[in-house]
Amino acid sequence: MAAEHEPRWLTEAELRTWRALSLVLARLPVALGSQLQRESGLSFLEYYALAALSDSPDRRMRMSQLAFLTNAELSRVSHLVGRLERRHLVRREPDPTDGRYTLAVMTEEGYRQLVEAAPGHVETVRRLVFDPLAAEDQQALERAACKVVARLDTDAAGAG
Amino acid sequence: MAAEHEPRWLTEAELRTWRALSLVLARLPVALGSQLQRESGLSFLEYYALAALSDSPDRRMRMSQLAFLTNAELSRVSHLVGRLERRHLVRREPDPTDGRYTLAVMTEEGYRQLVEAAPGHVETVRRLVFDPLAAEDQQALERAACKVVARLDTDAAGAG
DNA sequence: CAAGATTGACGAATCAATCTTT
DNA sequence: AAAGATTGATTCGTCAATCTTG
Repeated sequence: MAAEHEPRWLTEAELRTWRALSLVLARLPVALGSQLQRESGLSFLEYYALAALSDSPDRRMRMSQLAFLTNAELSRVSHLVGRLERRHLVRREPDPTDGRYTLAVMTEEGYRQLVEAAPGHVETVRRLVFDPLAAEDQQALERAACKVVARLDTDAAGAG
Repeated sequence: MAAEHEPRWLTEAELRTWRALSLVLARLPVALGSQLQRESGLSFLEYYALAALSDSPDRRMRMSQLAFLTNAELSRVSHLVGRLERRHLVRREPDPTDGRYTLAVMTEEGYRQLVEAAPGHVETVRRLVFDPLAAEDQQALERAACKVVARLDTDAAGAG
């Protein structure tokens, strides 16, 4: 797999783009996580796990589907749900139709905390991402992000 | 600080953009880190710390400057350099001109490992980011990223 | 005492190994 | 045996407290 020939180094323009993107990758998740933690006591992933559950029928979902929707590994979600369970925001039930599955079920308290956290989080996303972007910036960003995600998908499939 | 009025929820288009961006934020750093770890035994941050040192005169730098250049907290860099020191990729020296500063100094072995890691990393950045982007996508991405970073800067300054 | 840096405790993510149900 | 899920060990990042130098 390792290329033995001289690699194609980045051009000046590519390096500029990469530096700017790296800054976003490093700092945007931290900024969003800080706001959530500070104002709602939730981590970024906890918020999106609760959000996924709240959008699901009966506010419940299989662990594996929750992992898929939050782009996290199943093991990570299992630890996460364990912590949320200790805080009574989620509880676990075996799937009655097939005992191999575990259902994560959002509690009333979990729903309440999500509803309380949502406005502040959305405001922060808007302030940090959408407010500084003109409409055409936003469109272009979406196109670029989708292309990168598509490549990540094919790459992951190829690596096995 | 918390807005009591109804928040401005995201529009359909904004939600699409945000989902695409979230995927990139979640998966691109993981993909880059995996490649580095697998092929070179370095984490993403370790790589960029070594890269920063290699670009500095005498391949040495104050801890605080290294933290600034890698967008990491000083405490994180201190732990990181401690680990790199145990692996003999970096060593620490007090700054002879002012004993309050500590200089992180790249070793020959550290430089060797960086040089060995660089081609694979650059290839991966190219494959995952630049290959799927047309020239105008790349330009637009850079513009958008810079605007978000600028907002992150002003936001951080405002929060204190 | 102020700035730079380190330390230790704690919380969270990853990986491999294991367990359970079908 | 295979798929879903859990567990435990390890590692890394964060936070608060501390140390050191000027």
